[in-house]
Amino acid sequence: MSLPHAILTSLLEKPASGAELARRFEKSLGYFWSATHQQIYRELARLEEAGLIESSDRESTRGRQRHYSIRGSGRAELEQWSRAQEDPRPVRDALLVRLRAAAALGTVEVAEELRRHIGLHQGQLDTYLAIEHSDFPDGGSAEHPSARLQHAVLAAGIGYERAWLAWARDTLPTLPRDPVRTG
Amino acid sequence: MSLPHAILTSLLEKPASGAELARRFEKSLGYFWSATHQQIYRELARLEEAGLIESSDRESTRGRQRHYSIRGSGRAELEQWSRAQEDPRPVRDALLVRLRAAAALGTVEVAEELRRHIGLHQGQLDTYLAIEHSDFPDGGSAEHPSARLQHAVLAAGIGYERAWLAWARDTLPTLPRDPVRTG
DNA sequence: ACGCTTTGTGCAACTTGTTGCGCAAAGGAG
DNA sequence: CTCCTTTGCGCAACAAGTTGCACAAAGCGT
Repeated sequence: MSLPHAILTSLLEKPASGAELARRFEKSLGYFWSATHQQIYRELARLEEAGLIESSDRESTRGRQRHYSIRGSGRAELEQWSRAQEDPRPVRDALLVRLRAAAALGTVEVAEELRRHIGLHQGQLDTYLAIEHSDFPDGGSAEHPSARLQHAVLAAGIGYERAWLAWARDTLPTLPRDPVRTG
Repeated sequence: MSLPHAILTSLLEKPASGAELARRFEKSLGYFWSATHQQIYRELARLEEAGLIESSDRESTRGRQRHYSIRGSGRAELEQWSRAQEDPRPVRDALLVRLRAAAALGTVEVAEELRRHIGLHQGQLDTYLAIEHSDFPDGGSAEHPSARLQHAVLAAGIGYERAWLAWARDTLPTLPRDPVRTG
C-alpha cells in the first residue's frame, strides 16, 4: 500500500526515530494516512532490511533510541512511486452505513449521533485552520512550489471537512423527530 | 468493524444470495462501504454461524445458489449497532501522500495524475447524480422519512465528490510547470 | 539509593481486506 | 449430446491494520 512511502516521505523531510515518526503521524501526515506505532516499527524494520533506509544501529538497541534516515535507494523508490498511477480508493464511512441501516429499520434515532460527529468534524476543521494560519500566513500567492504543494494538501483536508459539515447541517433538520436547526 | 452490519442492512432491505449481495456492493452500498465477494462470503458464513441470518441450506450446496435472509436476532444486533457511538475514521488518501512526497522530492510532476483523478471523480459524481435523478425525482421535499435518509446518504457522496473536484480544480493551476486552466 | 512514571522499542495474536485460484452447476452454441 | 462460457461458491495464502502486552532505559521525586 503506501504506508512505507508515507514513512519514506517523512524521513525525507527529516530523519527521525520511530517514536518521533509516530508523533508526526499523529499530527501532520496522519491526517490523511494514519498509522499506529506498531505499524511504523514493523515497516521501519522492513524498509531497513530492504536497504531503503539506514539506522544508527548500536548493537542490541532494545529499549534505546534508534535514529533512521533515508538512503539513495529509498529516495529513488519514493520518486518512482510518486510518479506512478494509482486509483483512488473508495470512500468508507460507517456513519453512512448506519444511516442506511436506520432507514431500513425505521426505528432508530440518529440525530444525536450526527450532532456528535458534527462536533468532531468541526474540531478537525479548526485544527486544520489553525495549522494553515500558522504555517501559511500569506494567502498562498507568493509561496514557492514545495510550500504550495504542502498547502494544497492541507487545503484538501479543509475542503473535505467543510463539505462534510455542510452536508451534515443540511441533513440534520430533515431527520425525523428532530427540531429544525439553523447551522 | 462494520462489514457484517452493512451485510445485515442489505439483507434487511431485501434477502439475497451471496452473488446478489456482491452485486449490490458494487453499486449502492459499496459506494461508501466496499467489499469483495470473498469478504462477503466469509462474513455470511460467520453471521450464519452466529445465528443472525439464515439460509436455504439444501445440504452440500457447493456451486449452487444459497439464499440468505436476516433473523430476528440479526435485526436486533443491527438496531443496537446503529444506535451506538462510533467515531469517524481518519481519511486515507494516497494521492495526498504523493503530493507531499512530491513536495519533499521537488522533482516530480503530479499534474497529469491529478487530471486523471479529476476524470475518475467526475465519473463518480455523474453516477451519483444519475442515481439521484432516477431514484429521487422530486426535490427531496415530500419524501417519507426512510427515503429522506437514503437520499441524505446519496447527498453525502455527491457533496464529497463536488468538494474533491473543487479542490482539485483550484489546485491544478498552482502546480509547477502546468499551464493555468479554468475548470 | 530507591521506587515511580514516562518514553521508546518491540513481540505475539488477532482481525480485516486482497489476490489468486479451483470447482460445480446452468445455459447457450455447435 | 458435447463443448464452452458465465455465474455462484468457496479455499488458501497473503498483506495490512489493530490490540494487548512486555521490557529496557531515562527522568524525577524523595
